[in-house]
Amino acid sequence: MAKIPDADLLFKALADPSRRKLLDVLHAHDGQTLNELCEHLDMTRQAVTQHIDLLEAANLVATVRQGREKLHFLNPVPLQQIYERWIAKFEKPRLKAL
Amino acid sequence: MAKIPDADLLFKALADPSRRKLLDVLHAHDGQTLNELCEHLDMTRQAVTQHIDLLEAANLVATVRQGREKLHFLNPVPLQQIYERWIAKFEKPRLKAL
DNA sequence: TTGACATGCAAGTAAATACTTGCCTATTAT
DNA sequence: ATAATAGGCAAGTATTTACTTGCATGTCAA
Repeated sequence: MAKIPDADLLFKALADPSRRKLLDVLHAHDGQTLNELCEHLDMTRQAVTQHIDLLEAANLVATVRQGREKLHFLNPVPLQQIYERWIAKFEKPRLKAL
Repeated sequence: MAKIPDADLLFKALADPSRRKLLDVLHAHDGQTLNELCEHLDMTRQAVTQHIDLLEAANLVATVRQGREKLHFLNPVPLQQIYERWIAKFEKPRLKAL
């Protein structure tokens, strides 16, 4: 049971186009149910669930069970962390404001 | 021969920890040869080459052949594009400066 | 010009990934 | 109560991925 680093879960979650699409779909309309999310992807509900599981593991999506429905919410914080660790660091040095 | 979108190559390239390590190693010291890069990873030279091929496909690394050596250079531009497309867009709305 | 060094190319393999099908459970509406 | 709805769980499969081993080629130094 080797611990998988956060960065790994995060980049793995982002590596699949269907999962990135789910992020876009949630960004357009947060709080959708599983079935609503399924309408945007050409695969079975179970496959979508598996993608969402990875997004949850990466902490990019949080869910709330409400009655028989499951609502999905976007969490942009891990994306910010990618920025700080992997993008700002690699920026070409900009001219410092004078 | 379906065309693979750039975003896909980019996120796939970033999905592997060895490849992200290569980016860090190059960031610390740009222009290293293949053998130099190999010293930082616990795998065969050929495996490292394969990782670098993916980084090149994603346009994150450019190479120059010099004599019998191959020099590797980091290109941060695609990371900026990730920021614009996938991070800025998802930022929690910030208070507008008044 | 011969040997050592730096890299390229190709085929094989084990594990991970992205699905599928099939069935089960919980909640709601009639 | 019953049926339809929303979702969970698990096992099977085809493809992709991350390596390996083995060998070939180009460059440089002695």
